[in-house]
Amino acid sequence: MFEGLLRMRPLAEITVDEIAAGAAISRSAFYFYFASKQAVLLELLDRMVAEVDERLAGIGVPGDDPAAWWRSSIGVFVDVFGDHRAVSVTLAEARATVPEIREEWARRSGRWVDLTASTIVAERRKGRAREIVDPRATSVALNAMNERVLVASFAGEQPALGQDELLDVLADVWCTTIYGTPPPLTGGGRRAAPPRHGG
Amino acid sequence: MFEGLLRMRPLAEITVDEIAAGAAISRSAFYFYFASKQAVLLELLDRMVAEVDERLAGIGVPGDDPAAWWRSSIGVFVDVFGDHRAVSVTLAEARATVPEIREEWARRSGRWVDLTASTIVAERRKGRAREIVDPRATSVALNAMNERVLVASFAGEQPALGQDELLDVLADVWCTTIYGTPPPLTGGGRRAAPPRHGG
DNA sequence: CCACGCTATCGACACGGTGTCGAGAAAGTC
DNA sequence: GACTTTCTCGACACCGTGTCGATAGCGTGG
Repeated sequence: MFEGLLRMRPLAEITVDEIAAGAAISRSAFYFYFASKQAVLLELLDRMVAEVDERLAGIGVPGDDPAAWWRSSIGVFVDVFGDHRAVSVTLAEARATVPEIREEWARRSGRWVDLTASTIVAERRKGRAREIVDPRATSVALNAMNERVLVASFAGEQPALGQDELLDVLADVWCTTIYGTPPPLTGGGRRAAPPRHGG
Repeated sequence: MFEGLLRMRPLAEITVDEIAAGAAISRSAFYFYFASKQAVLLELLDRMVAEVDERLAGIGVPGDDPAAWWRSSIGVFVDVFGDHRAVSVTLAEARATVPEIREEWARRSGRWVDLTASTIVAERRKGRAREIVDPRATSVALNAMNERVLVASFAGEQPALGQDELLDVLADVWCTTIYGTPPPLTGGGRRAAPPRHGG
């Protein structure tokens, strides 16, 4: 199967011949069904994205325990993309070359960025989130982090996070960035004042 | 020039013919100088990395104002990569396909991750940084964020940060993640306790 | 002067992958 | 059983890559 081939080698090194052979059809038969091997990838992207959106919708909005909510949301990406590692990695690569994939990905990740940003704003209104100058920009950065961290991890790059660390580390960075840290428990050692960020 | 071509189209769409024509030599003459077009890119990577390391070395270690120090460090990447946008973008793409590039990048970014991690530990020892369970993992995530955010911005993707926002946003996420936020100024509105992160 | 070795350039070639085309088999419909 | 639709095939033209052998310029030393 196509996804199986992707697990072995990057898309550029996979020939239409192989894909066709894997599906037990001739190369020209392949072209009857798809315009190119990139088109197959686009199909796979749509499926993955649909799965993410579906599971995301099931989570709802943050309740009493917003940290847990963010963790669950991030977990959706870790899970779904993790279930299709090879596709995720290939997608990240193909985005540079294939306009259709780039645009579709932009559209989808744009929605997630919007969702993140508006949730941050809502949390801020509730007085929970810290003051963030530009919630949308922060949202862009956090989502970019997730994307890159996941892909690097799935591709087995060095350095990268292990599969088991992903959720903990990402959730920690997100929550710290969005909510800040609780006031230090008084007592214990002398503690220098944290530096101001803006300047 | 090569970097000029990169500004227009992805590497895959640039032929050796064009590169050679740009340098006013024949295609076969090109192969006299380089093993492939990817080899040229590798050369460019080395130069960029050298520039980054040089400027990074000039910054030294965090002093009284660690936030400013982090900001300067991040600024080096923003500047140097920004001066070679096209190369940065292409590199991120080619890494997937070209083993030499992937390995070289892994080596270099590994060093930056180490540097970040050891600085976090040092800051923690000084009592400035917040408690971070796994400083190295956090360092991996933060560096991954920078990489992806820069490339997305340079490639003009949507959504992405504008050139002018890059430094502010990245520095904010880094500093908040590393140092947390100062205790809230007492007074003002009721403020719910920030959520615990650990989950 | 000439012979050599090194640097640089060229045209030609074989190879391999892509995408298209027209011919036709298989199966479903009137 | 003729006609249409669905699907499959082999053959072809195209394009980019990387290699090879020929050759030209040039400096050095016998």
